Amino acid sequence: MRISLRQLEIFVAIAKRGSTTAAGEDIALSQSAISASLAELERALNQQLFDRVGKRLLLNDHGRAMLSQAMSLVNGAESLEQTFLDEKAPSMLVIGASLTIGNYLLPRLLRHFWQQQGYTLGDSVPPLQVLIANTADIINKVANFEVDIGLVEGPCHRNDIAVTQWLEDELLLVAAPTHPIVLEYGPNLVPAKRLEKANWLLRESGSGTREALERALLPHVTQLKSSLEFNDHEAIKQSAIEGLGIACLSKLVVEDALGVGKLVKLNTQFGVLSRQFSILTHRQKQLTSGMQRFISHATANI
DNA sequence: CCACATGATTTAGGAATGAC
DNA sequence: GTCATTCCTAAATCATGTGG
Repeated sequence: MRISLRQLEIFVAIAKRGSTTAAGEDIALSQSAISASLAELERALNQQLFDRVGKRLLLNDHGRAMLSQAMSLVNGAESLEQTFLDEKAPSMLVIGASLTIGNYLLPRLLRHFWQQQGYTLGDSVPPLQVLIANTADIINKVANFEVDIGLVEGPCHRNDIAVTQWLEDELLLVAAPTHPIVLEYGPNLVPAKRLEKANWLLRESGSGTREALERALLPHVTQLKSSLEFNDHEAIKQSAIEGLGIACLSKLVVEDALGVGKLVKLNTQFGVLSRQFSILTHRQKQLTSGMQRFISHATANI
């Protein structure tokens, strides 16, 4: 074999950070050592992996083709190392979750998971890191091996990621009881034309909730007028409660506010808006026993 | 255009290691 | 102990971007 894992590790670091200097900071090597290692790897492969454009290193076709496999090999080596280095302490599971799931579903899921495994809650649970971001970001983190498992609320069409269909989530259109649409229509069906005139409180693009809403409504409603856009649905929910507009949020997010009458559900001709939650793993990632336990618990217990 | 900053590459050489 | 090899650093050099 002419290439080493160390060279692949350095190659991945350069690809991720975009420069030899930054890669050197990441893996505690001098910039020069990074440069030499990359040169040696390219020499061994007889191919350039980056285009040199000015002072910049830009991943080229060969580099892109190699990156995913290199990340997989480096990740596999790291988990193998972890197994032997730290046999007694379980390795840290990293879960990436989109906002609705991370805030409203994951805490309950983790409680069941740990209780079922016999841990004393709040006292002795195994190490676990949760990263919360929107669906598009979580997909990228799974693809880059930054998280072990992704729990997302939007679709994922990447070939390198395995998608397990998980739960059906219901999306509700809600507004404050004092909102003109509620006063006008109450429990009756709100026509599409009226929805076009209303001001919407929307999530940013890249969010699963936003994508599901657009997919469901845009065939019937020409545009969603929005003056307020948020990257967090708690802010949307509170804004809706304050009467700032109509929101489309997961039932998980608004059921408490609906229960106490702070928000009212709007009925439309579109029927139930639903979307699929999914569990994502990288196809080339080695599934550890911890990952397998978590996934089978998640798929069996909700 | 020029001076400066930044970043990649090259070069010289040190430390660790293994074969003999 | 000596030599070769590998992996690394520090410093010098080269190339390019940027601001005045």
